Amino acid sequence: MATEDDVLALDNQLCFALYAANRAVTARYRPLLKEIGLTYPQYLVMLVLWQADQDGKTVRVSDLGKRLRLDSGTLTPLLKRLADRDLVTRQRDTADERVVTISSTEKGNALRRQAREIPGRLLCGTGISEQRRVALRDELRSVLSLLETRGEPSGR
Amino acid sequence: MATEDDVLALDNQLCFALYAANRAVTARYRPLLKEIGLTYPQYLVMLVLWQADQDGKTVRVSDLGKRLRLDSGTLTPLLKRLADRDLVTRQRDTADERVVTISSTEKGNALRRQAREIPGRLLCGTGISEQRRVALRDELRSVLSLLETRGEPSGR
DNA sequence: CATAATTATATTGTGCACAATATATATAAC
DNA sequence: GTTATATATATTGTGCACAATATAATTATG
Repeated sequence: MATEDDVLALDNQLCFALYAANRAVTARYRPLLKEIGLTYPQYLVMLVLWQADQDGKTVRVSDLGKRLRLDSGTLTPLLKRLADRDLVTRQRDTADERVVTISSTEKGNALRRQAREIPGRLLCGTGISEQRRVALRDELRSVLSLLETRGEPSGR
Repeated sequence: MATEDDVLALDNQLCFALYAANRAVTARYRPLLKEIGLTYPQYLVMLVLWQADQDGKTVRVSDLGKRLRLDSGTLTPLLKRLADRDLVTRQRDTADERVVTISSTEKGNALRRQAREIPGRLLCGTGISEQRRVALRDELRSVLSLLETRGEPSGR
């Protein structure tokens, strides 16, 4: 028998499914990333830096922010921790002193080879097919795009 | 031209799509929840408590942990903040003194009526249909279930 | 019933997220 | 060129997440 408050039932909500699935995936990453000494957000930053290194592009803090949807309050301390471990360099631009350019070091690039094993190992043994993974990823990307382009939630 | 490191391309990864979509959804919740003075994790806790209240069930800290996949390190301070604001009560069980039972107060229940408006407002204006929302939710629930039942990531 | 093992919650410490604000530099308007 | 505005990063403070450990109470074992 449906009650008036079914709209508030936890299991009916997209948001909780998303929240729980996201944490389950990052929890699954955690032991794999620990092998190369990275947290999950640090791993995402290194993915961007590795790709930029490959493409011969430079990456500013604001580029990381746009790509990962993170602000300086998150990135600045995270990047300092990576710099403390010599995985990245932080260099203030001489032409425009507001800008800080981030690069992966040799040591940071050395992790890339090990990291390549990780995506394949992640869903291994879960019975989630590549087709299903790609379909879910694309649907999430599409939803993200709609959420980001369609302005504020209405109702006011 | 595909490179060797496409497996590490940010946009190819399910995990990043999940991470970004989750944060976009909670960001969309934020202003709505602010109207009733809750953070997103606090809202999830209240959803569980409201549902239990309706069903005449009692909720222990460990029940919240199982349902929301959160541990006491997250829940204890969160529940204290809710208790400080008289939205919940924390009562140590007299029969088994290890147990703490959490209940929504009158004041906490009063928020439920306002909260019922929120799910409907959330995706409003995004062009995401109810059918699509339900399909994505169910796929995420299915993936979560597989991640939680299929043991550790292999590769060792 | 004494002791070991288990269970339930709490505490501490680290690392995100994000709002709000600060600081410094650069560009635009006059 | 001086002032106003915008841009880029940093800082501070709050609230999760989660690992590791602690504490206390319960149950199981001998």
